Amino acid sequence: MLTNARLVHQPHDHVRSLNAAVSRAHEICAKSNVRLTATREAILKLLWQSHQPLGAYQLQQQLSKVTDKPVAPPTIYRATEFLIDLGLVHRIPSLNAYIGCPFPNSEHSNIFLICQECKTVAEMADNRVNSLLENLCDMVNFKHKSQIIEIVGYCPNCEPGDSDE
Amino acid sequence: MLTNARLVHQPHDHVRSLNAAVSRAHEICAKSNVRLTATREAILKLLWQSHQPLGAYQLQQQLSKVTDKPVAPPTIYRATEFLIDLGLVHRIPSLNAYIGCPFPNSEHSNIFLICQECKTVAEMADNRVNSLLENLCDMVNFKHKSQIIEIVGYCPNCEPGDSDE
DNA sequence: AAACTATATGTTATATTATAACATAACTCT
DNA sequence: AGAGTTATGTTATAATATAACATATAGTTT
Repeated sequence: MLTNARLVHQPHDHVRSLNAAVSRAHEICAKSNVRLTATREAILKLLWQSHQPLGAYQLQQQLSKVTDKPVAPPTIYRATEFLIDLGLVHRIPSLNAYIGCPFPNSEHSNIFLICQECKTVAEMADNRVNSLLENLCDMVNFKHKSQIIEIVGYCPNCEPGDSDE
Repeated sequence: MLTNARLVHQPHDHVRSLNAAVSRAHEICAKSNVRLTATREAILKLLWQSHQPLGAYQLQQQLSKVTDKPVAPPTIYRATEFLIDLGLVHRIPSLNAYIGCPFPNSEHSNIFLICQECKTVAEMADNRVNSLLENLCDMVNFKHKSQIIEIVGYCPNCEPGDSDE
């Protein structure tokens, strides 16, 4: 099992690993012969710095603040699409929002733990889940191409009923 | 394992089981002391008759046609929310669309098989998936409340590359 | 049955999320 | 430098979803 759950749910130093991660992102892009441009990198950083998923218009605001220039929605949607295609970012459909992928090279189970209290999202990967789902698909003769698993509940820091339910 | 995959992916008689299903829906509502009103029933029927998920505005159009009256979006969103709360309908977040639940009483794995070619959606339930995900959540101390699993690929009737990819 | 209460629907307006279409700019390769 | 490709800027608009308030209907009590 692979997860960033402990990282997400515990205090830690965000900045330290960010540069290394960005370097790796550049490598990944180089391998695919695509460019991690300034806009794309900025958005990737914003997402990696936030454990809460960010919506397109939140990203728009934040990017605009960072660059001190107006930013239009297509800029955001293009960049996120690019980053998603590379596996550097995920979109959480039920939230209409994006998060940075903590382990972009690994096999993807795309399991997301969404805390309904504090809105943080952690990611997990687990081969048993993948093979079980593959098997189920085989049984009904469905060709499995991709998957996303959203689990909603409470992270270790939050208790059911802390505020809403 | 529980699935409607064969049903969804093979020709069959839609109308025959519809009335029985609606009766069961009424029973379920009675148990919860809530009302399956005309609007709600109409939308439930529309969803049960379609193996393709329907968006809110598709439902709006279809309901308007059925009732021969104008229908506004809130009508749809209210009814779908009601039906979802009862477990009679699911929302597929990545599609912004709704489908009728084929086995509303059973335990829910909320596994959806989405064919990217013909857009049909089948549902599966499997206890092993549920317990595996529960276990993973326990390991990272996350309180599992609900889940949804979207699997995208090709149903038995469609081949990769039939049109787009 | 009338009055009361809770639930459901109608209606209007608007918020939020996402994309189309076309113009301009920036990189890449020769 | 020039041609071709890739990326961005810009404007407009499409698609999805909700807020707020008015009206109506169903169910309950007197």
